Amino acid sequence: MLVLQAIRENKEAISTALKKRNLDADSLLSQVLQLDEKRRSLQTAMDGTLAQLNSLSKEIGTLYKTGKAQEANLLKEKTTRLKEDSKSMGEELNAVVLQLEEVLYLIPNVPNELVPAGSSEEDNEEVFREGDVPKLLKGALPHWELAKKYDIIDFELGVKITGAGFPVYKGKGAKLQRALITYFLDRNTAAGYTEMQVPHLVNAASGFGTGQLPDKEGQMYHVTADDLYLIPTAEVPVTNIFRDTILNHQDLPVCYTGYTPCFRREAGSYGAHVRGLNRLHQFDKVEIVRVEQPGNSYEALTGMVEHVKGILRELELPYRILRLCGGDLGFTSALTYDFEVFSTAQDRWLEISSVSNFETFQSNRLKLRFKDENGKIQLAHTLNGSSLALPRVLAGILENYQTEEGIRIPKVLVPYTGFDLID
RNA sequence: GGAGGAAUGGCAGAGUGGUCGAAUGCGGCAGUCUUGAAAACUGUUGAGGGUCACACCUCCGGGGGUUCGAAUCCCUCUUCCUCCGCCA
Repeated sequence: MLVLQAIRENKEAISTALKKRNLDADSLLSQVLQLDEKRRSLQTAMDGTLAQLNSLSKEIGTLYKTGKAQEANLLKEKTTRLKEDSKSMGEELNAVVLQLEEVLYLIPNVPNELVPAGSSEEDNEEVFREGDVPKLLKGALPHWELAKKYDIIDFELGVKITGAGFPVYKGKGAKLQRALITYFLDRNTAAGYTEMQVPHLVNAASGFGTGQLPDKEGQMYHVTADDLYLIPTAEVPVTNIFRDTILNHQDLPVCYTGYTPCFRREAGSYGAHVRGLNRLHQFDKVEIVRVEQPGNSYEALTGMVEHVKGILRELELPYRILRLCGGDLGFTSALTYDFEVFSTAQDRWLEISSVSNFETFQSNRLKLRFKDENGKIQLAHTLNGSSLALPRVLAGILENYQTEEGIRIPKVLVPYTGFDLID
């Protein structure tokens, strides 16, 4: 949620920046300002009435104490009208506050100046590329074929148990999956991130805190009996650790990492691009989350990008980094770098990480603040990134490391798997 | 699941109808003293709205009610604790 004060002060600049998202937000922003003005005038009027009421009450108290009950009773009559007024003003005020909030929810984050204009993923800007694309044998297979050939992932079994998009990992496949999780967590904690284990279900307040609600309501599994949501990413529970929190500037930056399964309904997805591990309803991911002082957040973003690079380098996977264009940028993000691994057998890029700076968009909603060096309270910046998402990394490894003998395991993972070949 | 008890500022903890945004202690911050630190002493120290700044308004787990007036009384929800039951 955008900061109201910022809209008041920079409406034009915000509107211009939002055009990069192909969004004409002028009327929304104007609505915000109108509702805000209405809110303030109602608030002022109600406050005045309440002030009168308060001082009358005090007078009545004093009169009773000094035995002037009759005078007190006279004053009491005056309060009736004021009470009615303040009540109706309060109701009107609440309605306006709700309306204001609803409009604010509709406005996405303001893109950073580095964000290129554009409408789709075609317009994303490649900013980095590294790693050699391996020469595969003739007849190299996509990962879903490899999974079957070596009996390490069973998609049909998942269909039987749950439905499409819930694969069963078997034997060395399961072990490799677990090895990756541990390896990622080890790399992240070595870089200073504290490992956290968090709930996999969250309440609605948490969903609103990080911005999944109301924007992506339909994309989350909702347990209606208890009004809880299955998390689509660890970002939600980890970032919400800091909901309604005021940190000290010495506490910053906060760097957390966590492994969780992620659940996404992916309503509306279909077709060849969702085959195998490419798109799942349940998948594993290791996430990194940072809370930063505003002045440091972009440096932190760069640090996170470098960190993920280091991991992919160790895994010896060919990858590229894209700076997302306005049209592809997530609702809550100000600047996002996507990492894509090249899947040689599918001859396409697969997104494996997304690293974003949300600036104050989440913290405003979360009420995540910190006390700066001067004792002033201000909103912190939040960032997060995948480090890394499992299925497509797994797909990349299976496809790029296939040989005649079987699938080789990246050297760095062998200590974790205990084997160096899937055959 | 059953029976009781509780929820107050960063923490502990007082406050059972008005002068309470809230005693006191700890912690934090600033200062005095000291070569420096500690100790001691002095001052200061919740959040939000509003204002140029004041004034003023709201908040004592959430919501509702009684009352001229609620941290305090009533209803309700949530959470936590104790005991019993069940259980990975």
